[in-house]
Amino acid sequence: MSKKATSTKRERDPAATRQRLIDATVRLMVQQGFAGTSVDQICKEAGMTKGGFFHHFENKEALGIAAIEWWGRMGTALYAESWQDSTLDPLKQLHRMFDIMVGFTRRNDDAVVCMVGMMSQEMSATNPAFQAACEKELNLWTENVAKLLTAAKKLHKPKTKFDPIQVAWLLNSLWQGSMLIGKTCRSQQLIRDNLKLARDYVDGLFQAN
Amino acid sequence: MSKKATSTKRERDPAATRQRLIDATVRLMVQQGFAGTSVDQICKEAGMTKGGFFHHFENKEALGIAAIEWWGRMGTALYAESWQDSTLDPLKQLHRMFDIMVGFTRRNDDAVVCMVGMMSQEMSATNPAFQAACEKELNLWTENVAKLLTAAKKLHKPKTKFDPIQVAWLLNSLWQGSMLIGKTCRSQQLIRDNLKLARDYVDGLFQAN
DNA sequence: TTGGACATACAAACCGGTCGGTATGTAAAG
DNA sequence: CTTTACATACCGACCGGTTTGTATGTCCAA
Repeated sequence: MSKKATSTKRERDPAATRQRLIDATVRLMVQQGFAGTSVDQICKEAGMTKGGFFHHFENKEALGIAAIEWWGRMGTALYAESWQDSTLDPLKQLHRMFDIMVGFTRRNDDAVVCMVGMMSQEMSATNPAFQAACEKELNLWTENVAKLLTAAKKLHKPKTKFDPIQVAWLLNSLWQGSMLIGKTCRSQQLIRDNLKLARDYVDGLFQAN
Repeated sequence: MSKKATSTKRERDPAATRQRLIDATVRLMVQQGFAGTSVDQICKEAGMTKGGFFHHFENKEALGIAAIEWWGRMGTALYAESWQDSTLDPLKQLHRMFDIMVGFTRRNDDAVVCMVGMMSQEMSATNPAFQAACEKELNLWTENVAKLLTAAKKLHKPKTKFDPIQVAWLLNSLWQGSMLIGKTCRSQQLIRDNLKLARDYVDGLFQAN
């Protein structure tokens, strides 16, 4: 209804323009952080002028929040294949998830970074809106993983007692920390090594059969 | 010879002034990041003027690097008790280290954040000097932990094969990621839960005796 | 022709960094 | 023991440029 765009030349497409701004923001902020990225720079990257920008977003902060939310949706879509295939053994679903994460480290087009992790570090101590937006995304990831761990617990006997939520937070922390260190030490292999150990750790929670 | 300072009143103490600037920088940047903290702000926090500031540091970047190095020295001093007590079983040394980390989460005066982790996220993708400074500190931590794991391997039979360096990087990543998430989710308990699981993980690498 | 989607021009604050100057300490010459 | 000469530590005004954000204009589609 609202989206037509049937004509060949669609000069004006506000939704696409908005998304172009978000894309540019993610691309730049993932490299330079929030404070290190200027609105001018974003506009230039998106092929847009300042007036246009402030037509779509109230201010820079609103754009940052939108970029975080977009990153969250992208992530959820990326993991969906593993999180939602309920025909699979939940432990196999977790394996699929690790495979996806390893795949994420292999996109050689750009660095292995998480927008949420970056904004968390830079902003969540001082900006409540960013803190809340990041927390929401981190919670979502953890909840999905915890759900799989809980399901796995019903199918496989755990070797020792463990709390799925705690383990999920552990995995989330490890994932974020791996990307942080992988970036600074310029090693994607380091991230993959960590993922391998994490996978073994998860397997080790359950009795082999 | 050059340092006397026997008199009671020492108005001029350049080394202390320099340190005051570094302290102020750490205090502010750990909250607001590098780009988010202005030189004026640092000067105000340190009770100093811009002119004085640029007498001590060539530019803002030099101060940032100095602050990272200072943080590294502080960390090494903090861990020294566990890392250097070679009379102890290396596995006990690792336990001591985890205790120190838990203690770090209990300093209720300010948040549980790592200057190196923050600068890593914000700067290492764009600023080679910051990247190198952060990488150095991360390497140092990992090497010390890897050394303990190697020593522990000689004293205790490992349950399965593992590479001490890989495990040390895993622990470093987990530690950094825990502080990142702990900050955003405003939970120091989460950090402690992760540390507990990490400790159990390390214990689980070796056969109980 | 009206309103949304952009561009242009501009404002006001703020940024890192410089500069001229001053206060203080040191050391050697007289 | 002064006096002179110089180095160090620090101050605060200032500069050019950049920042976010606004006010206004234009153009095209419905």
